[in-house]
Amino acid sequence: MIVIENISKYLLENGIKPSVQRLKIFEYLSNTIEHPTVETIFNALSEEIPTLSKTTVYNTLRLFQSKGIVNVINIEDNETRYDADTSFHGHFKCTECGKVYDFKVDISKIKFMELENFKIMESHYYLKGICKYCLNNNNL
Amino acid sequence: MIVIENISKYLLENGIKPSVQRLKIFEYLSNTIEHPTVETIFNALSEEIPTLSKTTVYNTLRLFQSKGIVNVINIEDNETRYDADTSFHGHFKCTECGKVYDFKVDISKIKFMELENFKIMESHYYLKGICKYCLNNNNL
DNA sequence: GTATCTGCAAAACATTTGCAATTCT
DNA sequence: AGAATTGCAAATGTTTTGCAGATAC
Repeated sequence: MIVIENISKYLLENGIKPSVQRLKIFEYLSNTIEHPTVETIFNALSEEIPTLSKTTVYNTLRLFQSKGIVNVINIEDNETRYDADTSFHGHFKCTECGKVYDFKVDISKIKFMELENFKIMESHYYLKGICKYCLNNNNL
Repeated sequence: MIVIENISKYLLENGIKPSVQRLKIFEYLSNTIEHPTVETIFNALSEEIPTLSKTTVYNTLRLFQSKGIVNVINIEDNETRYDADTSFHGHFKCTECGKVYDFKVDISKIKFMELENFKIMESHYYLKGICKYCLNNNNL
């Protein structure tokens, strides 16, 4: 979930021509807290854009990724999720309800002793467990 | 890379009957620093066990995972890697040479403000970038 | 009118499943 | 013999690719 006032302008600033499909896909991604999969994005938009194809969703997300305006989330090996918030933060996946939550990570506290002279370009921190709502509801 | 003196005993202690395939797969996984994929494990062992099938590698790794003696590494969405070192540590993937390096992470320094009352069961920290050897060799 | 973008269909992969053959005790 | 394990072949699911038609400038 991030707030972008003018998505068309934002895409152009990042070297992307704003087609209807690209606008809608980015809009959906920036307005959700769900870290959706291709499937979820496709299902959510196909009513609004009945001709939309999954190929376009795949192509568009790959384009967004190459331009650095979306991040790929690989918590689970069988589902690739996407996030329009490219600032560094952690992701917690609840194994009960499947929801993915964001959380802040103070990266300055982390030391990388073995990685001296390595060029770090991407950073991902993933947790798995059970969220407090599932813990309450199911008395797990 | 971890040192297990008696792999057969180690498997039994974790509720796994030590067949030849299971022993060899775990031995390979515990002796390497490469965080191999199913493909890599299969190729490395098929000379020694000519009848080995990928299905067995898949089944065995799933079994090891369910018993908690291997961890799955999902840095990249198109390659699932495996690690017999289940202690918490970070993984750095070099996007040039493809190698995955381990590094220590002092998890006590990380605070999870938004995750109060969440039950954390797994923790993964992944970095991507360019390792010092590729930086030196290619003057990137 | 030419470039680009979209989306269908097919291809390419990775992983799982059903089941028969094999192995182990 | 009986139970568990292995491995082939087929099925499933996800992502990519080739290409023709549609759209935009």
